[in-house]
Amino acid sequence: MSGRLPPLNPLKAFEAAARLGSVSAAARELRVTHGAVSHQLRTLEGSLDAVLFDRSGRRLKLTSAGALLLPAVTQAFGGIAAATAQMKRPATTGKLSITCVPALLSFWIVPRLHSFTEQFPDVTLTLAASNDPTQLHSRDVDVSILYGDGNWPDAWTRLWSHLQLFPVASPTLLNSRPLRSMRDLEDHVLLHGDSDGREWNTWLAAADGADLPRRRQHFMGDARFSTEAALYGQGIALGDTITAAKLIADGELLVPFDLGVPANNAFYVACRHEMRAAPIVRVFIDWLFASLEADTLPEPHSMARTILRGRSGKS
Amino acid sequence: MSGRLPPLNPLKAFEAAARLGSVSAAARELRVTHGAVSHQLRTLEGSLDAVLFDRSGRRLKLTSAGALLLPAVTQAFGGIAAATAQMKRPATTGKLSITCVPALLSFWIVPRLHSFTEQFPDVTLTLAASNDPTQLHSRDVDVSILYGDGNWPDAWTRLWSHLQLFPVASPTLLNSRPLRSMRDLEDHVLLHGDSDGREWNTWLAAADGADLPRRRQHFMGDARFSTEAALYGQGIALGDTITAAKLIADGELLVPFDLGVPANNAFYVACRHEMRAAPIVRVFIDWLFASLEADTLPEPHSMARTILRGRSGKS
DNA sequence: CAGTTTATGTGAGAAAAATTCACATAGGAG
DNA sequence: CTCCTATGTGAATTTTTCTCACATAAACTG
Repeated sequence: MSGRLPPLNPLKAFEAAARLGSVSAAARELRVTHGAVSHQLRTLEGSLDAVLFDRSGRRLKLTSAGALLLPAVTQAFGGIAAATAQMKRPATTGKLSITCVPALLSFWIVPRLHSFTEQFPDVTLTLAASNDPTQLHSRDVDVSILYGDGNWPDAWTRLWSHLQLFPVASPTLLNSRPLRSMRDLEDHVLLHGDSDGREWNTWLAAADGADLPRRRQHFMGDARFSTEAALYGQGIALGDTITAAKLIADGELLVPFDLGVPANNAFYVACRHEMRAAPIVRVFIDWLFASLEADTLPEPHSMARTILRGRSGKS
Repeated sequence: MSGRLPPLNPLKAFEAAARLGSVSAAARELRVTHGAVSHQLRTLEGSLDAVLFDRSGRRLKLTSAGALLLPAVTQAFGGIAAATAQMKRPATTGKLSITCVPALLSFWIVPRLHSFTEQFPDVTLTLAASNDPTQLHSRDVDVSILYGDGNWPDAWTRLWSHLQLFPVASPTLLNSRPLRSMRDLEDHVLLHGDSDGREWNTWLAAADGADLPRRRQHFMGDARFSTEAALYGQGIALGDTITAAKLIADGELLVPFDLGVPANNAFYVACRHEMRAAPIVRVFIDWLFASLEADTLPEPHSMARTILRGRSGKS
């Protein structure tokens, strides 16, 4: 601070008295006696060696010197008040706009939303199913959860979770059409969650089924739809350790093979740099990581247990 | 003040400590002990219920909350310091940068500069001969005195003086080559102060000499040079009631004709809006108007007296 | 006009905030 | 390891802020 500041507390009394044009009104606002305000004004005038008020009537009128000072003081105190109010604003109040890869939104976040709502009842979420990274930079989006390689420029990004891929199917389908070998897979419809079949290829390659004839297959657009189709018994989809975990735990999907492969991509949390410091954004992100941490995958039934063995074999 | 302010004196310690990254450096700057600063920071943190510094090393590092607060405080105190410094700065000290139409600068302001200097010995003037209105908006220019129609947008402008135009010549020239009629004017060189001869045309039209043959004439670039050429006996220039007044009063220029015409343009004082409130600018402008007011045109010799009669006839 | 209400001013004393002082702990450099 | 220099902290001291009671004066009312 290159210059010397006048006494700041008397400056507070000055601002109130000048704004209200009255010592007693300023005293009421500041919750002190009028004598305190009067003393402070005198102190300030002495410090600045300037007469700030014309006191020829019952009301205070600013002198030209006082009029010179008031706008700067008004703005200064306004800025400080605003900054401290911003600091005090609960991080647990307000609106948050989130985009999230569709499968994660449907099968992970939506089922856990009650946990967030209970902890932060005053936060309103606006959720949009999207894996489009360009939306990261939209002013209408506060946080994005994306599935990809994590390379999104000019944004704050943090890895949320890796995942393993493996075939999943509904109990109903597997009852009517057993699936015990790679050969049996040939008789089923393969449900793709990506657009080029790359993830199924990865799994099949690891399972020595790379040259399995692709009799029937559908490309469902995204993993949410491929998973939903599997739930409806339309075929075999590739589930993963995150989005399919609850469905597997609940017995809605079964895991017929003892093999999971790491996905090339992962889930990341991302937001614009300037949003990272926003308390409400941090609250959500912290909740997301905490939920993942606390998310103890329940003991799945026997088929799902084989996944865990496959994973430990790879590490 | 709609919000409640944090304690302002502790905020002063916060700003210094954050800026310097050190309790003891802040103490030195504020001229208190380090203990005082430490106590103040604790007081502020308690008041705001926020940790403002990371103290894991010997140096202070701002937390995110502290980083949120600092810019607002820096700006606030900066504004207050600037306003109080402005209040304390005498209006009669400092530097002033002025542009002025060349003839007025040479023949009016420069001869009167001692008057300004005597009254305001601590004001340093930087003078530039220019009638370019675009310089009005330059940050390097505080005040401009312009000759024109007064229509300069986005600036504060005030009419300073109208003027009358009439031919002037040196006594030496008139001795060797008398000038008693419009016919005699034909044998002289006409000296133009403008670029298109418009002002001579105006005078000649009023003197019924519009069709006078233009045997010899020079365009001098501006009225200062045309007036100087007249002083050197190079020809007949158009003088005016302001810039030529002193030269006429001193007998350096004579007024051979009993006719003056109002100029289409006038002299104006102008400056940027934000400069208008600057005390030092007001000091100069006030001096300018006061000098014009106090400028009693001395009783000119007989030829110059005819101008006055011509003027009263037109009003 | 007189009386009443309400405004700001002021000195002395009380209360709160700011500061010093002395001791303490700890980080960092050589 | 020692030494230097950093911040922390409680108690005492100093300074600032505030209250209280009295004062003067402007403005209002009947």
